[in-house]
Amino acid sequence: MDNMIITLDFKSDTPIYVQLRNEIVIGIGSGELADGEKLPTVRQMAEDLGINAMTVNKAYAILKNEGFISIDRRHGATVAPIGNGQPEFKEKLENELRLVISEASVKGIGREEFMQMCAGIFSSVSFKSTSITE
Amino acid sequence: MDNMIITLDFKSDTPIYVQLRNEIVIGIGSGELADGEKLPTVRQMAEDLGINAMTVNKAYAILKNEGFISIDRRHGATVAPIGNGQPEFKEKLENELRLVISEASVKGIGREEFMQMCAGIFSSVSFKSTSITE
Amino acid sequence: MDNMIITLDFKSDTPIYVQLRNEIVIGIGSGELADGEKLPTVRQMAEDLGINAMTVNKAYAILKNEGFISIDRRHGATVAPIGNGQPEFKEKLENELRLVISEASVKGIGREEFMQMCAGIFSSVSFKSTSITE
Amino acid sequence: MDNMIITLDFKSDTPIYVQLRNEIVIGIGSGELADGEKLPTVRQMAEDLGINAMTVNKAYAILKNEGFISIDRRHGATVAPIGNGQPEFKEKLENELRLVISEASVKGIGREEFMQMCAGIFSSVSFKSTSITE
DNA sequence: GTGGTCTAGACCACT
DNA sequence: GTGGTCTAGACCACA
Repeated sequence: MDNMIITLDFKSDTPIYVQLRNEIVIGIGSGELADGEKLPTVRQMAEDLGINAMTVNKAYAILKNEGFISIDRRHGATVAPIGNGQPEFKEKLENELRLVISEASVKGIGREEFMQMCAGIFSSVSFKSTSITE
Repeated sequence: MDNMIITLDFKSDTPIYVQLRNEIVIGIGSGELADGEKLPTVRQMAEDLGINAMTVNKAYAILKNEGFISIDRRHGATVAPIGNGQPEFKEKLENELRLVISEASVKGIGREEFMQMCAGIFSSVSFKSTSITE
Repeated sequence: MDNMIITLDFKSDTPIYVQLRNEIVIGIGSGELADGEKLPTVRQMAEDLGINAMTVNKAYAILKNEGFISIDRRHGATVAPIGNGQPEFKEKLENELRLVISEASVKGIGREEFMQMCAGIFSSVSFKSTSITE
Repeated sequence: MDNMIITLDFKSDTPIYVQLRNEIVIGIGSGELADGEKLPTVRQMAEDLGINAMTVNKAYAILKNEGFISIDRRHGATVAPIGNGQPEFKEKLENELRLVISEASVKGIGREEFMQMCAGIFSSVSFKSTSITE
């Protein structure tokens, strides 16, 4: 965790707490943050990023709600184990993909190139569900 | 275009103009809206959907800015031809994909399943960059 | 809605936003707040109750997340239609009931008396699921 | 008591001492813990559950305050005899029930289904006030 | 020392 | 004019 880098764009339209949430999800997905690993405390993270503690709080609360992390009254926030593809999540994912694929197609990125990009991302890092830890 | 269906969810968190922008992008990507085809006027679209003209205006402006449509004072809004994968777009796309793939992985959807979902979407519709006109 | 009374206990241990959430749930369940009815704006509610707008905001956000209300960007918060007994909710409900029934039993309130109390509450107001509106 | 099982969820939102208090109340209500039976010492309980003694202490103090157990400096904590439905308790119970019933109604669980759930819970265990000793 | 709650007040995005 | 975001700073509950 120590070497995890979180980048925020304060000029972006996407709220800071969403950006933070996304960065942490990527961190978990890419294996930088392992199961059970401890996240920085709310205040620590806030100080490191130069933002308000409530903003971090909100990001953590969402991640908890989505099942990505669990917040333990004693040990703070820790990364939760991987879930199993719930149907409702798959539906949401498919909608996201349909949009992304549309954008790519219109911009001239065809099926093969798209697939290669995905493959590249999968290869670049050790994604959790590929290397079964539990 | 006449038979194109645009669905808006007024209860959704995503702003109406973003939803509209997304639906049009999907429409273009899936071939429902062909190159050079004319989009309804701002007022017409607003009336059809029961939303404010300003909202449609905003969606069109974004689409134009992103290069998906071109707006001509004489002919109104028309669908722009397919672009060629600009590097800046690819970078944006890769960031989007990295997040989506992370979410999927952590939720237990591995590489193979993910690839199959993509393939399924590509097969379901005839995307522009694969079959130019339809 | 105009005559709906919300009582908060500032000395209570239960957070204000939870109290507010509970009062609104009761309001909906008892039929005081009908389907589609509009709730006061965040600021209005905050002013009426003498609390901060963010506190009301949090209560509304939870109610939205639980499916009790829906927040429309145009018309503010409105009461959502009744759901259908999802299994996960039933499980939560059963746990709650098991505790409440235990407390009652130990305090000398037996099965019959307990059932009568429930019946009394059901009779006192027109609960939504008994009088099918939709 | 020896075979009584207490389950705590450290990831839950409800404080540990409340969870512990609830589990003991259910234990008493269901007859697993009989009148006059001795509860483990604070330290013993704390060690068994792997929690802090202060936390157990707090739970016991609340149970005593609510009249569920009595604490004797010589004999430790023992289960108190069944109370008789005090009016103040009934009022508290009725408030709890009103909320639970509201939630159920709005979620589509009507009067009959609710009553059946209650009956099911009453049948599943021998509650104290119905069969005094077990 | 941890997260959770609450406040007052400011600014922004959306319609 | 609506809800949403963000801040700084205070206080509390939990373990």
